[in-house]
Amino acid sequence: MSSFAGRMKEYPTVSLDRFDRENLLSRAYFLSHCHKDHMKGLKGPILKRKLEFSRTVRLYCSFVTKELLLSNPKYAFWEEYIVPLELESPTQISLVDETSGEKEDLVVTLLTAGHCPGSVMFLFEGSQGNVLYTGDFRLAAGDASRIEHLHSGSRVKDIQSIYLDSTFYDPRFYKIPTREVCLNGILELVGNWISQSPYHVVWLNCKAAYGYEYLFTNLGEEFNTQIHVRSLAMFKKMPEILSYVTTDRRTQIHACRHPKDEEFFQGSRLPCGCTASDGTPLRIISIKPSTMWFGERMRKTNVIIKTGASSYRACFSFHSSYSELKDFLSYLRPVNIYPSVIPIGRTLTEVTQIPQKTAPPVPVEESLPLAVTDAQPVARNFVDCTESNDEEEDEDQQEEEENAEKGDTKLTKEETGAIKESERNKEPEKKDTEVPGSPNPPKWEDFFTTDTLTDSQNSLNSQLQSCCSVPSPAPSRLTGSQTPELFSDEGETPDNDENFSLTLSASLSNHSSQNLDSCLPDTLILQPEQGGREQGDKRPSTVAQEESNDQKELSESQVSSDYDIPCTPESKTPRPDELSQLYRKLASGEDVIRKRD
DNA sequence: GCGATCAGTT
DNA sequence: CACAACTGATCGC
Repeated sequence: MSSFAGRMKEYPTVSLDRFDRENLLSRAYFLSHCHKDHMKGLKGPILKRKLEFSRTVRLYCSFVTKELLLSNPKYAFWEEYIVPLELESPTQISLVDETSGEKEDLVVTLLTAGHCPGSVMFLFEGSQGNVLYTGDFRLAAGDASRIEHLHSGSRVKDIQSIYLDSTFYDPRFYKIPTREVCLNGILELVGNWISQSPYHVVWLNCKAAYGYEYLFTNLGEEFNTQIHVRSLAMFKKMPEILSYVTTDRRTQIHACRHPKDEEFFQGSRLPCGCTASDGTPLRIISIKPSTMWFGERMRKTNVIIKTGASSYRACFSFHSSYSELKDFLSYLRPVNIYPSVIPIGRTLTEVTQIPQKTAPPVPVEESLPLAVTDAQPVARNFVDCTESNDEEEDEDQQEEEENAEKGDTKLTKEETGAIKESERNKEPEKKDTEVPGSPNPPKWEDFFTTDTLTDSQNSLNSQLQSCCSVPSPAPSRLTGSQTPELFSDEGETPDNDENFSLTLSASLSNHSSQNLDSCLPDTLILQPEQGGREQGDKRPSTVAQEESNDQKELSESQVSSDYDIPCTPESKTPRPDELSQLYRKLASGEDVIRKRD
């Protein structure tokens, strides 16, 4: 959850994702996406009053964010003060002090953030340098090199500061399977279930938040159906989402919510109460999208885990993993990094010291960003910008900066040179001709790249087009589930099927390298493990069964990183892959026993 | 009565 | 397991 206080050091007269307290004085507002923790104060009466008296104060966001925001009546008063901006279109904004007339110009560019529909990062360019505010984001390794406006000609722009979504800025969250891999695991699971009979239905236990829409559109496309949701109002101008969701309960895929939906599910009912009209009990499985992370050197990464007779967890993340963040930062190499989220179980001080103290030793070319530009070598500063320091920010920030500089693992000049070389080698390829999104076939990530609305258009149709395609079409599994008479509204209690089992593997392939710099497109890996190294895992199944004893060890390893293992290595017999890891560590003189946090 | 905040839950 | 929102208790205006 964001604890960003709302303002950036470089441009303190604007506020982002916070609209209360000191932010009430700001000359312009920016909303990165429509999640509540980024909208604090946004419906405040004081702010409303201020707008009514102001001629220049506006809220800048993407077109999709504007739609989502205004679909909630509580924010309707913003309508005349919102200036939606296109993605990738630098826009000059005048920041005016309405009492003194003092003025400052700032150029802002919206960049896709991949977090939820309409989510963007803001790139600010002005007298105080280039500053990137990421909001919440999930970009894959290598994505930064494909963002045109982070470059100037063939080189990366100098970035003074990044205000970073540091949700997973912790080596515990080293790796999170890519969206494609997670999506395909879910498609697999859903397909295998609903193809069995029209009475086999799936309940997607999603949180009440934007961000699952691409799941709905991909499922809808793949299975030629619609997903039952509570309301369509927010999507009324987004036909590409709208066409895959419905309030009609007669569908096999549900993402509906009810205050007591878990209880419903235990009672073998969907949250919407839907049952088959002919009295045949529905066979329901629940799939709960949740974040799963993996250690740096972990090979096996099941994206679906069975948690009960008819319950599954499916890997799903709104935020970049540690390695994705590292890739992002080491590519942009900002002078300052301001974490905007304190990862669970950590303090701010810990976060600012993670690169120095907590990060596992990594090869030089993978090392953390060094804020060094060719012109001026500068020590990287990992500094606080969060709420708690709002009032006494200067002193505290100084302290943090000093701490950061004192970091005992601060890289030497020689090391920085090495990094610079390796970074140069991965300069963005053919940037001049490569405009994000255009020459390539539509990728489903484009779903988040949603702003291309022209003034005359009244719908967001075009923005969402080419956004909802399935990355790699699999054979369609039509189920005849569209028969309207099949379902009725009367409540019943069907039995759950316990005999269902999957046969495919959704794990990352063994051949997938650990090289996170690779820009190769993710292959869709839904195959059995090829000659796996892990003796204990002979089954080709996608699904790790949490309850099953012989699988227990495996599933535990999936939700904690190998840097978080509480016991010493010799307390149990290591598996062959663990052994080889240990040998590697020993050979490199690395500590093999890690202290627990 | 409304809204903000916090702790707990999902 | 760690997203983000909802719920309910409490407090203040």
